[in-house]
Amino acid sequence: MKKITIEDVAKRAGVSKGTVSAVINAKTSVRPVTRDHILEIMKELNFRPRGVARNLKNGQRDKSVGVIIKDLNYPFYTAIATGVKEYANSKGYSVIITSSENDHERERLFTHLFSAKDIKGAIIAPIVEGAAEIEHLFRLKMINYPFVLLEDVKGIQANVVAVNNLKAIKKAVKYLIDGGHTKIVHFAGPPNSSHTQERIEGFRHAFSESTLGFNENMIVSIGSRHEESYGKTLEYFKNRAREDYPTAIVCFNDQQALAVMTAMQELGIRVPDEVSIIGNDDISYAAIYPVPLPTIRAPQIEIGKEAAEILIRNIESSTLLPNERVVLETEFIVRKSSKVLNS
Amino acid sequence: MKKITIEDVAKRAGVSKGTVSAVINAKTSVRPVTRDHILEIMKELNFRPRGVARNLKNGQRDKSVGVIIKDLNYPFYTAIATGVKEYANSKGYSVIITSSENDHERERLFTHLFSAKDIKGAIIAPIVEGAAEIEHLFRLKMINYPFVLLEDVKGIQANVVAVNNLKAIKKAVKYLIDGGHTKIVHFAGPPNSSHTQERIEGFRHAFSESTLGFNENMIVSIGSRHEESYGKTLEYFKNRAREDYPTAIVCFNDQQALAVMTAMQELGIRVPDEVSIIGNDDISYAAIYPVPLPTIRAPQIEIGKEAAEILIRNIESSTLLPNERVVLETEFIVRKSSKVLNS
DNA sequence: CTTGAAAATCAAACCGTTTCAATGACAGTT
DNA sequence: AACTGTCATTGAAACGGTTTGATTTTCAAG
Repeated sequence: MKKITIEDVAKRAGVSKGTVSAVINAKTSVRPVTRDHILEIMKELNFRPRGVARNLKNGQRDKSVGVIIKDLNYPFYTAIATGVKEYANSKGYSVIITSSENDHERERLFTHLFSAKDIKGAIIAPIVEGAAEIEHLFRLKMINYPFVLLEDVKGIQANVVAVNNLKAIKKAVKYLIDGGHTKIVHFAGPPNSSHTQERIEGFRHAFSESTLGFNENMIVSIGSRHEESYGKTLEYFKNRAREDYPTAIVCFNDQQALAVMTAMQELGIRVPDEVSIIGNDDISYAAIYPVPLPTIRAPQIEIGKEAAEILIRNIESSTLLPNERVVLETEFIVRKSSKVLNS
Repeated sequence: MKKITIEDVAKRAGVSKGTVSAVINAKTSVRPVTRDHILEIMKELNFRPRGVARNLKNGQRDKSVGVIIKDLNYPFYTAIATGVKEYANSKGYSVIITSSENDHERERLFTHLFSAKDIKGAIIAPIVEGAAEIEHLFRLKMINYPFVLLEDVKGIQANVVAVNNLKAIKKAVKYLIDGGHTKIVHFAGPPNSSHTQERIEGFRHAFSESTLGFNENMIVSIGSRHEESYGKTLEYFKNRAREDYPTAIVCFNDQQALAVMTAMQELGIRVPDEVSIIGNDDISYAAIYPVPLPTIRAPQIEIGKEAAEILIRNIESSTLLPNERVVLETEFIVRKSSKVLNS
């Protein structure tokens, strides 16, 4: 049950390693009869050449970078990955994508995998919730492995490309307040997500800068998984009189917003006539939604490109470069599910 | 500008390679002062250990499989990848994902990359359009590299996990015909996609088995990119009198169906009262759509799991296994955008 | 100081390929 | 028969780390 090497094949075929190697690499210098014989032996022994050994001898020929996202099925992340691809491909790099699914252990594993496989660098959407687990990032720094984070991680000095989430929410709230809304609530995301905290913070700030008072009831925990958000939204509205409905909801993200809209349609609440809804992220599926969803657009493609650019600059530098930090601004996208009341 | 190796570091630091190696691997046997000195030199030289060399000596410790999909931003594919992950992870394998974006060259590149990096096997959604380019698949076979295709590729004998697309469409059409629809059309996908052909074929078959006549006007090329499908749908309806509207549309896939629905809403055509729409794939975003979309569900998670199971069986076998071929059945999901007319 | 065990470091072997100069075999030429 | 040239094949070195048993250093105790 031991591993088959090129030597086993050579021995069995009665030729030298060099000849087998020539067959594997489709060199023309091998006599057809020899070639066929060797191929047969390879099949027989189920020989799988170890690419790693070839790489060692040849030096890396291929250039590739890795991306670690947190949710493979959320378009926000795949859009970022797409941005990474666009830039990286233009520079001759292949891009491979992995998803931690919010599992610290998997994130750690992938950083390991990347360096072990000589993927040249990584762009990481780090899990920042809960107890900080950052030894794997320290290890990357130790081996001078180039990487870029898509979010700040406490205790780590690194390249970061991030979005100004705080300001984003403030823009949205300001838009609503300027539009005459007074009964505004925030449907918050998963309790232990860093984004949830950031957005609650932004929401609070926006009110502290306005004439409207803030109170804790304006923050409602709704989650972002579809069923959960849908259910909690139903519950929220069923538990209050029509006259107590908010006139506008600032959602955690578009995924949640879509669930909220579905629930409200179920309840017969008209969007945006009765209640305005504002999303966050501007995922592609929000744009094609038949009920248009105004949203706070994070420049996903840009994020990816920017991160890739920094990463590749680091990969290609022979000296250790100082860390960079880029904060991208959001854009408020007006669509028809929010309403200007006093116009 | 040559590559820095562990030897350069050792020389510069005045120690042996072994000691540097011990530092990299966080062995405790190194004196702090030595350790710090070496770390400093590593930084100074920007030394990046080649993971490949380590792997060669140690043998692969990590188990990983790769997936090549065609579109990173289409949930159908990420759902398949999710299925792969579920099974592979349960067997201790990491999963990395790449996307060919329908570019032959990139598909080829990725198969190369996987074998070069000792990714243990691959699940490939092959590009089958246009001139067959399959040398890279032949090469995989030559080196006994385990892989599973998600679609048949002419000229290649390999493991295949596929969906019965033909029967799927027939089910949908039958449902409509049984429901009393007579004016049914098919909005076909991108002209050179294999799925487009398959589905047109299924549509035609369904009619040949019914009492209704088929004619070429029942196939309308609408594409699947959002803007294109949206635009062509507008055009389609604007160019015909209301009494000539079909009563039901079988769409190429859900992405297209969503665009079609958006266009119809724009035109004020009620779905499903005036026109029923049926999608294909059952991507997650179809399920959360506020206008429910009946669809032909491809068991995406199952596809991924099945493919992963076959792949890992092949990876772990010391002998070459015979090819397997699995065809999964679709399920017709009834939702409210299609209507039973004669009930 | 010595001494001796423990701790730190070293040097060489090793992992599985590719490369390439050297060799062998053989047909054609003189 | 000797020579030349071509083509197929060989065998050893090389790639850049890790491992390991041997060797040196360190330092507390005598």
